[in-house]
Amino acid sequence: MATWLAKSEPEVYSIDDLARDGATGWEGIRNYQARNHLRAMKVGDRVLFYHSNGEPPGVAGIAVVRKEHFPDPTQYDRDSAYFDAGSKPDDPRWSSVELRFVEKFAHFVPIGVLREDPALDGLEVTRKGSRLSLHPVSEAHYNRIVALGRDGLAGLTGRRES
DNA sequence: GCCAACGTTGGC
DNA sequence: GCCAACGTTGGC
Repeated sequence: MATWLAKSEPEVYSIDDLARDGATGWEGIRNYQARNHLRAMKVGDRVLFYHSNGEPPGVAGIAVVRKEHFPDPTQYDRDSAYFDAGSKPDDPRWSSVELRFVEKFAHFVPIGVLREDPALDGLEVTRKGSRLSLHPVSEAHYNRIVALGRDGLAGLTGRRES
């Protein structure tokens, strides 16, 4: 099982929206590197749900892959912001997956914590200039972030409650 | 709103 | 294939 991090602007689609809907088609990926990651996602893979452009940005919860990649319908929809006139129906350029809600963290994990935690060195989302909206996360990093989300900083050894 | 970083486009 | 211009992302 692989683990991933997916960004979403909470103003557009938040963890609360996913909790309400139960599951959703993950549409609108328009970056080849992110698309390639998306096509590698397997049923059962866990996904850290990251709020970008939030106040503050950070990891809000967990989703799971329910359905592997299929053509993103919005690429053929002229009324969609994601419409792509260059994508042919017999050779779809963009893909989507279906994600199911798993949990919303008791403790939102803000980007400042992701940056400062030595256990999370090398995490893609905190790399300067990182814009990739979907990328793999190591199992160790995933487990660490889930622990932070469930227990908060107080639950970790070597840290004082603040 | 600013701006750094990055991806894409298109002229050559 | 190079690279400047442009558009977008996303933290601050």
